Amino acid sequence: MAHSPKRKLFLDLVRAVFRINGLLLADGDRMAEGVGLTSARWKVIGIIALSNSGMTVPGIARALGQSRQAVQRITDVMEVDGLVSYANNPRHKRSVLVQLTDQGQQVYHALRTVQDPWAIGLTDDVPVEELAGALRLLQRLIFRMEKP
Amino acid sequence: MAHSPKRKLFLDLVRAVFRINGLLLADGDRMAEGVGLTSARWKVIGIIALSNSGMTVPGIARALGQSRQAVQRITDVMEVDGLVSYANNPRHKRSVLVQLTDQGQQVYHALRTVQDPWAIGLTDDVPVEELAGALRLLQRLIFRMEKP
DNA sequence: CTCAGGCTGACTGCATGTTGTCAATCGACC
DNA sequence: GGTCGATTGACAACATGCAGTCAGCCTGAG
Repeated sequence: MAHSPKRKLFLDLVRAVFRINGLLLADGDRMAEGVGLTSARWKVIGIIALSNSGMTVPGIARALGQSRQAVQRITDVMEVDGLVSYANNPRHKRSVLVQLTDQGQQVYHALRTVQDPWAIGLTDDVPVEELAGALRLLQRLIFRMEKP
Repeated sequence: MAHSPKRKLFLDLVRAVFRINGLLLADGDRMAEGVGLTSARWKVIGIIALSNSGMTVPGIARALGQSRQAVQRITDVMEVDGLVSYANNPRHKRSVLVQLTDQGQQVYHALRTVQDPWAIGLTDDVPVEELAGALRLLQRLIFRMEKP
């Protein structure tokens, strides 16, 4: 029981998540360094790019499942670098909206042109059903871990 | 094409990996704090516990897929805390073997008694086949990302 | 045996992420 | 309108992880 098949599978899965997390960050850093970015900033840019009128820092943090402090530091750096700008939020006096600048938009699209071949190369001969199945399982685990 | 189903699935999977990585670290920290440990130290202890006569720091790092510097710092702290000890390595004068002390063994087993119910609770009604399928997919991606 | 290249420990700098605290703002309820 | 709890920004402390550097050890080809 201490080493039931399911238990070992789950622990192997946990180790695989740790490992692939590190590899994804490394690949992201490698792809993003051409435009002076990092994986973490790419993640933030990606979330902002999906919004229409900008997002607040805590909003980005919630979308990423991270602390707002971590996001705040990244947006502050990217604001200095000219990738994002802070705009007044009509709905909240203190919590400003983070928006992509023109340069930020360009960088985002430039990254897409690197990311797409990378994603295609990795999942080339992987059936869609396997991707969907793995995603469902992970989201199920995430849901359970987020609840309590 | 830019948003083919497979591409979207893969990007969602990437986000899920990032998210679950953070949640696993948080859960691990929560479970380990009772004995004064953290997720990172638990990972290292877990690898050492699987070996018979101890492992070198770079060996642990390779097993975890991490840099040896990160592991070295953790073992140094745990050595001060009395969880591990450094033993002479007959096969290498400089690279010592990291071994669990009696206290380290006790902590490891104490963590197991917390980890097992946690793992069971999370995978309770998840079929073994789904776990195995997701693990295979992740390992496949890991293999591809490690190769180049 | 010799030595060139790889492995290892030690140290540094940097990026990322969490938690905690405090004051200001927001929002909902009375 | 007033009040209280939640949200937010700012700042700090800490843990983790990577990359780079340097010097010492190890191994294998010659």
